Formats: sequence, structure tokens, C-alpha cells
Amino acid sequence: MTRTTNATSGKTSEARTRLLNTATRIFYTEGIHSVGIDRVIAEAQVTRATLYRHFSGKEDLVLAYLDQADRMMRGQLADAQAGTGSAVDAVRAVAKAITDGIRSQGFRGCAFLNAVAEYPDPTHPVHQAVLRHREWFLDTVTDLLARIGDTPADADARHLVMLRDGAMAAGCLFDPALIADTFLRGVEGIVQSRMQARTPVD
Amino acid sequence: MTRTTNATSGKTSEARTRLLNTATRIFYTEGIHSVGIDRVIAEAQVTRATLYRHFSGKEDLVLAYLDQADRMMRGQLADAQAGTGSAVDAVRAVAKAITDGIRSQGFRGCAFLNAVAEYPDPTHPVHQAVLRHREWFLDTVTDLLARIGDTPADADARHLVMLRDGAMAAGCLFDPALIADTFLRGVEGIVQSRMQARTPVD
DNA sequence: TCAACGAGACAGAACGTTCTCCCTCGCATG
DNA sequence: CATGCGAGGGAGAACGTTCTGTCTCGTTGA
Repeated sequence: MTRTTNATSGKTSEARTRLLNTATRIFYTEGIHSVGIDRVIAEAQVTRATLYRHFSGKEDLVLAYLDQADRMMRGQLADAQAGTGSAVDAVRAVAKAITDGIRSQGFRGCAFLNAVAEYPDPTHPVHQAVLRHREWFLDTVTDLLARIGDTPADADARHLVMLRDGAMAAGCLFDPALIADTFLRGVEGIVQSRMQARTPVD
Repeated sequence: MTRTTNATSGKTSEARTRLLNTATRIFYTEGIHSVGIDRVIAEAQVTRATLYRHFSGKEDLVLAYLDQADRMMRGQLADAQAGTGSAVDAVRAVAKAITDGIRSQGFRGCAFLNAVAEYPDPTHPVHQAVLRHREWFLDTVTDLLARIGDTPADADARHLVMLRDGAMAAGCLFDPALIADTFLRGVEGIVQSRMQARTPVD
């Protein structure tokens, strides 16, 4: 997580920004292992030395890529929830944000699921970054669902995350509109079942 | 899809079998792009020449790996359905086969979802092999669910496949027992809703 | 006799990484 | 104001390693 800043101003380097944005675009679109450093520095229009001035290596660049994606997603979820009155609306807004992503052009699945497929080793920093992100997401969804009804939200949250994972995985392998529709129906089912606020089954 | 057979007997070469089994194990466990053919030929205890005698290249080996996985999965599903009386039992048997896989040691997610994460190009043979496999699976699930109730099965089948994709993706990133439990609950919900056999909502 | 396989050298390319050299700003100090 | 210094960046050579793929030659066994 190298974060170089201009010595004088507090702004981050332009070259670093270009580098990270280019890496994000290429890694997300084409994968990580199949993309060499040469591709990134060429399309970012920087030199090799510049890359290694800002990042300790390719792995560091990958971690920065995932870190940026993580921040963006947290921001997206915060924005989606903002302005919603009820918890139900908040869940629906989050679900809509997800389907908007799936329907958007250039959608290539979940950056974290894609990354972890290339880093199966649980001890690898990239793998662990994915696990941290997923832990945050599950916790966030659990808190959100807990505000609907009075039953424990853990199982429903896992259910929703499972649907999301499936939707994100299949969104670029099948008709995105159908995937989005299926996901939204599933989420609505979870919401409806929680709104009845029955006592726990177990 | 090179398929070399011994000229005299109709049996496939032992070296080829060793090669393919080794490739299956390593590709599934560690990914594809991060594994060189040196690893495969070393652990399969064959020479480089033998590999290129049976496969035209690494890509061909990857395709054979996925082809074998596809055949195994079709066999698993057929076995799971065999001996089940009702369609409901068949669906439950398929679901159990899936959760058995998730709970099994060495589970690393869906071989096809993992592979497609490394081959995002839709025109690539590996990517297309994944799409063919997924098409078959969705069709199979659709036929299976159509035998329960009298409502159109397409939406429910997409729902079940989405749950499966999520379960397979998260099965090696979270507690497999909880993932399996969540998946089975979701499948049971689909089955129950179909058993009520109400008329189509649309 | 002939196909399958082992052993290993080899080529050519791509990989990530480090290196030197030079230029150009911005700014702090004399 | 002038000077100089250091950081950021460009250009590119070079490192050693690894990769896929091809090659020759010897051996085995049906």
C-alpha cells in the first residue's frame, strides 16, 4: 500500500494516479496474471522507473488496485443508502446499485472474486485483501437486514450475499438483464420474509 | 481436444492419463496462468516431449482439463438423480451433491468460474467451454424444476443457479458448513414455492 | 518394426526488477 | 534575487528467471 505524495502539496502524484487507473482498467478487464507490467506502463504512459518509484512491485500494484476498488464500493454503498428513509429502502437501494453495476457496459464480474480465483493461496496478501473486503460486505449487509424485522439477520445476510456472488459471477456470462431481474426478485423475497417479522424458526 | 490412443489396444495412454490428472489437480488448486507446464510435467513424471505428443499446447491441456471436469459433473448429477423417485427428491439430491462438494477437503470453488476469471475474452476457446458447460447446467436444472408444479421453471432455475454460483464462489472463502446450509435453505425455498404450484404471476 | 516414452538441449519471447543517465520543475536558503 | 538542491519523471539498457514450444537422440516393449 505505497502512497507517495508530492513533498510540497499534499496531492498524490499524477503519474501514480494514471498508473493506478490504468492498472485498474486492465486488471479488471483482462485479469491479473495474464497482464504484464509492460502493458500497464505503456498504457499509463509512464516509464518503468516511475512504476517502481510508487509501487514496490506488481503485487503492490495489485493490492492498490483492490484497495481502490474496495474504497469505491464502500462509497457506492454509502451513497446508495444515503437519502433512503426506511431500512427496506436502503436494502433495495443497495440491490439496485449492484444490478446497475451488472447492467453497465464493461462489466466483468466482481473484481474481488476474479482476483481471488487467481490467488487461491489463503496466506497470500491479495487473497487476504479479498477476505477482508468480503468480511466488511457481509457485516454491512447483516447490519442492514437487522434493521428489518426482529429476527436474527445472519442467515438472511448470508443468503443475500450468496445471491450477490452468484449474480456478479454470472453477470458477464449470461444475459445481464435476466441476471439483474433474478437477483432483485431474490432480494425482494428476503426483504418480504423479514418484513413479516416472525419469530426465529430455530 | 487431442485424444491419443494406443495403436494396438483401444485404451488411452497411461502417460496421458497421468498428465491430465496432474493438470486437473494443479490447475484446480493453484489456478491456470500461474502454473507452468514444467510443474505439470514434473509432477506427472513425464517429459516435455510426451506432453506435446498428447496435447497441442497448454491451451489444449486446459481444455482437456475442463472437458474432464464437465464429464465428471455430468456423471455426478446423473448419479445423484438416479434412484430418486420424485422430482423434488431429484432436486434435493442434486443440491446435496453440490454441498458435498463444497464441504469436501480441497474444495477450491467452481473449476469453471475460476477458469473463466482467468479467460475473460468471450472469444477464447476456454471461455466458450465454460459457457457451454453453464448452458448445459442451466438447462438441466430447468428441466428438473419443470417437473415440480406447473409454473414456468426458467426464473426458478436461474434463481437456483445463481445460488449455486454464489455458494461455489464463497465456499472456499467462508465457513463451508454455513455456505452449504445457506444454499440448502435457498434451494428448499425454491422447491417449496414450486410445490404450491400456483399459476404464473406474470 | 514401429510407436511410445525418457532425457535433455535449445530457441525465442515475456516476465518482473534494477540500474544509470538526464531533464525539469518547485522551493528553500544564502 | 540568485543559486542550488532534491524529488518526480522520462528513456532505455540490462539483469536473471521463467515461460511455451521444438528439437534430437536413445531406450523400451509389443
